[in-house]
Amino acid sequence: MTLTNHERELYPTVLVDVALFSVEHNDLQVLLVRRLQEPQAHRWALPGGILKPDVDESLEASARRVLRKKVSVDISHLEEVCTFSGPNRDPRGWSISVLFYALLPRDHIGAVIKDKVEQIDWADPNKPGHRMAFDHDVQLAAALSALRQQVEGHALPLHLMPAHFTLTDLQRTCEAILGHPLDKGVFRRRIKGSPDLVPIDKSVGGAHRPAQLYRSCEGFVFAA
Amino acid sequence: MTLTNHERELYPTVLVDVALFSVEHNDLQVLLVRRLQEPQAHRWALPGGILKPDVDESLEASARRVLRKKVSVDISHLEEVCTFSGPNRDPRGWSISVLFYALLPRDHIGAVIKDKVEQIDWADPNKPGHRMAFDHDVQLAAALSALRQQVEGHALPLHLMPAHFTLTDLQRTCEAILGHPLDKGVFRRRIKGSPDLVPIDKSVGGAHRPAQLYRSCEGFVFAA
DNA sequence: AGAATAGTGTCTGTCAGACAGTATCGC
DNA sequence: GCGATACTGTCTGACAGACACTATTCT
Repeated sequence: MTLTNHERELYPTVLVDVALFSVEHNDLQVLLVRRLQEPQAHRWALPGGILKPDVDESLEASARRVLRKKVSVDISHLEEVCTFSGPNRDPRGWSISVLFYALLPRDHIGAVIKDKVEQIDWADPNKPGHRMAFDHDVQLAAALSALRQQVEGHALPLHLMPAHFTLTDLQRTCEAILGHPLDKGVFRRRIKGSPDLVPIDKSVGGAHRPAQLYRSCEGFVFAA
Repeated sequence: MTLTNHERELYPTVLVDVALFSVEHNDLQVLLVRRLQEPQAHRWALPGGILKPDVDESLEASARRVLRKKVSVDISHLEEVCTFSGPNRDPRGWSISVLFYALLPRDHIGAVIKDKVEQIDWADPNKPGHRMAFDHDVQLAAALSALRQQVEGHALPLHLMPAHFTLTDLQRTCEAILGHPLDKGVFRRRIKGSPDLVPIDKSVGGAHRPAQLYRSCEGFVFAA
C-alpha cells in the first residue's frame, strides 16, 4: 500500500533514531550504520527507522524494535532527547524524527550484529569521521550533549558497566563520557552512599592493593 | 480527503500541544481550552492541534500556528518538553503529541481571545480543577516540571515580565513558578551582573524607597 | 517619627577542586 | 623495599541559606 503524493503531503513520515553509546578501552563510542537503501544509501547514519503503528506500542517501543532488527540488540534503557522536523530534512518529504539515546553494556559491545544494514561502525561521537546522512550529525551532537548533562547531574551510567566493576572502572567510564578527567577523591565522595551501588563480596587485584568490586542494585534506573 | 481505516493504521496522527504559562497577581497560571469538537468535546485540554505539513515548517512552527488560531496569541519562545505516543491515548487511533511550553508576558495575559474553542480558562497548573481530556493532565505535569527545572537552573523567566519591572517583581514571578519563596539576598546576588538584565533610567516608588526598573536585554533567549 | 519597601553585608554550612597521605597487594 | 593501584584525609575557595542591617521614599 502506498499513498498518493497528495496524501503524502498531509501525513508526515514519523521516524525514530537512536544514538547507542558504549565504552571500550575507556573511549566513548557511538554506533553508526551504513544505510542499505535509498534515500541516502551507503551514507552513515544513526540506526533508525519508520514508526509502525500496527506493531509499536509507543515511540520508545518503536526505537527498541529498530535496534533489535537492525543491530540485533535488546536495550533496557532508552532516553528521549528531542525531535527534529521539517519539510526538507528527508527527501521523502515532511518528516519527524524522535531521537533517543541508549547505553549498551561494555561486555555486549562486541556482540552487536549487523542486520539489514550495509555495515556498522563504532565511531567517536566527538568526530565521527563519516559524513552523515540527513541531519544525523546534529542529532548525534544533541544526544551526546543530553548524555553528558545526565552524567554531570550525578546520574551514574551503570548500564554501561559490566556485571562487576570497581569504582575506578566506573570513574574511567564517566571520564570517557564527559571527555575530561575527574578527581578521584571528589568522584568517590560523591557516589559514596549511593543506593544504586552494591559492594559484592569479592575484590580484584594485581600487583597492588585489591579493589572492592561493585554491582548495580536491582531495579536501577538511569536518570531517575 | 480522508484515509481508509487501513491507511489510518499505518500513519499516526501527529499533534502538537502547548502549555502556555503566565503569571497574574503572583500566581502561576496555565491556559486551558474547552474543546469544541469530538473527540472529548466539552472537555478541558491544553491548546493543541494537528500538524499540517502543507503549512507548517516544523513542529515548533505548528505549535505557534495553533496558538495563533485557537487563542490568538503570537508567542516568541517555545520550548520542547517531550513526546507522548501510543495507540490508545486518543480515540482517533495511534497518535503522537509533541509537547511544548511557552511563556506569555504578564501584560498580555488579558488579551487572549478564544477562537475555535468553546471556552478558555487560566488555571492553577498544580491543580487545574478541571478533568482533562486525553493524557493532558500528565502533559501539564511534565511541562510544569520542565519549566521549574529551567528556572531552578538559573534561567530567568523574562518573557513573563512586562516591559519594565523591578527585581522584586522578577523574584515574585520566580517564586510563583517554583511554588515556594526565595531569599531576597540570595536571589539578587545570583542575578547581579546578568547580561540579560538592563537597568533603565527610571525608578518607581510608593510610600517607600523607590526601586530601580529593569528591562530584558535585546535578543534575550530563555534557557540559553 | 514611623511605615514600607529597596537594597547590602555577613555569618555559616556544604560541597567541589586539588592534592597529599596511608593501605595493601605482587615482586 | 619498591612499584602500583586502592582508598582516605584535609585545606581552600565558591556559593547557597538565613538573617540582620542600612537606605530612601511618603505620610
